[in-house]
Amino acid sequence: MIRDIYRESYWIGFFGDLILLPPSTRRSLPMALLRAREVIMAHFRPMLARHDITEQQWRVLRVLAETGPLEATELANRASILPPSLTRIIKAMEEREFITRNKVKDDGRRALLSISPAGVALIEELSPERTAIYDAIERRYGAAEHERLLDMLESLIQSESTEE
Amino acid sequence: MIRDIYRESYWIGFFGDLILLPPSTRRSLPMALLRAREVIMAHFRPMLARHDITEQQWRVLRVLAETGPLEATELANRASILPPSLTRIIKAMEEREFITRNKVKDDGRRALLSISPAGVALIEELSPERTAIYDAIERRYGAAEHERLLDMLESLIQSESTEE
DNA sequence: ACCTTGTAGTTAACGTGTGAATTACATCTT
DNA sequence: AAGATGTAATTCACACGTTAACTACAAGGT
Repeated sequence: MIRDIYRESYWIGFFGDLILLPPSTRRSLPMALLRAREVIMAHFRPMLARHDITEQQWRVLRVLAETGPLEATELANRASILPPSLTRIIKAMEEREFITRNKVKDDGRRALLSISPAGVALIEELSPERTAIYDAIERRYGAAEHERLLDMLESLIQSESTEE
Repeated sequence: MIRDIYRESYWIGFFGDLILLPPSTRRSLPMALLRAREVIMAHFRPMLARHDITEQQWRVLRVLAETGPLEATELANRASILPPSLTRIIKAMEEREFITRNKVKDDGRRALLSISPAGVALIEELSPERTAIYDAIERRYGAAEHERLLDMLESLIQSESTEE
C-alpha cells in the first residue's frame, strides 16, 4: 500500500491536500541505476584491483579487443568515456604498454589506437574469472530476468538517445 | 541472429571452435546501466547547472527533505554517496547554507544533518521542472515499462546485496 | 582505571566525470 | 591562396569515486 503511494507519485500535503510530487529517492530511475551498478561492480572490483587496472581502463581494453583498432572519438563512444578522461587513460595505458597508437596519415589530428599483445594477454587471463562472476550474478538474479533487464535498458537508451 | 549470438555468450574462434565468452560490451550489465544512467541524467543536468548544484548535492538535499535530519552515515547510505565524498559535500553545502549540522549530545562523534529553509526552497523551486522531466521520460519510454524497469532494478539490487 | 576493540567521521592520494577553453589540423568558401 | 568554419584531441579547473590510513570518541573487558 505504501509502495503504491510512491508508485503513483502522490503525496498528502500538510493541510490534507493531494499534491503531485516527483519520485521519491526510493523510486527514482537515476538512483536505482546507480545502486544497481554499484552492487554489480562490487563483484568485479577485487579482480580489477588485483591487476592494478581501473574499471575504465578495463572497458577500453575490452572494446579494443572486440572491435579492433579505433580512433579516440569512436573508442570514447563505445566505452562510454568522455574525451578528457580517455586522454588520461590512453596516456597511462601506453606507458604500461597495454595499447599502442599510430598516427593516421592524411589527417594529422587522428590516431588509431590498438590493443597490444600484453593487453590481449591480460584479457585472456581475466576471462575465466569474469565469466564466473557473470554466471554467479545470473544464478542469483535469474538468467531470464537478466536478459530481460538488458533488453529493457537497451530500449530505454534507445528511446532517450533518439534526439528530436 | 547476430543478436542471439551475443545473447548466448557464444562465439566462433579462429579455427571454427565454439568457445564460451563473457558478455561483449554490447550486452554487459555494467555498461548498460552506465549508459542508461547517462541518457537519463542528460535531461537533468541543465537544470542542476542553472542552479549551480551538483547531482550529488541534489541527492543529499532530497534525501534530507524526504526523511528529515540524519546522521552522516545514514545519509551517505540513502544518497548512495561514499563517506569521503559526503564530507566534502556537507562542507560545501554548509557554506552555502543549504544544510546545517548539530552535534549529538552524549556522543561526540555523531552529528545530525538537516536541510535549511533555503534548501527546502530550492527543492520547491525545482520540483515542477523535475516532474516535467520525469513525465517526458515516461512518455517516451512508456509508464508501464518505467515501473517495470524500476521493479527489476530493485530486484537486482536486492538479489546482489543480500550477503551470504 | 586501563587497555582493547569498535565505530563515526575525516584526511590523503590518485583516477575519473564534467564543462569550458584551447590547440592543431581539415575543409569549405570566395 | 587567405580567411572562416568545423572537427579531433588535449588541457584546465573543480567535484566526485575509491581505497587506505588516520583521528576522535564510545563501549566492553580485565
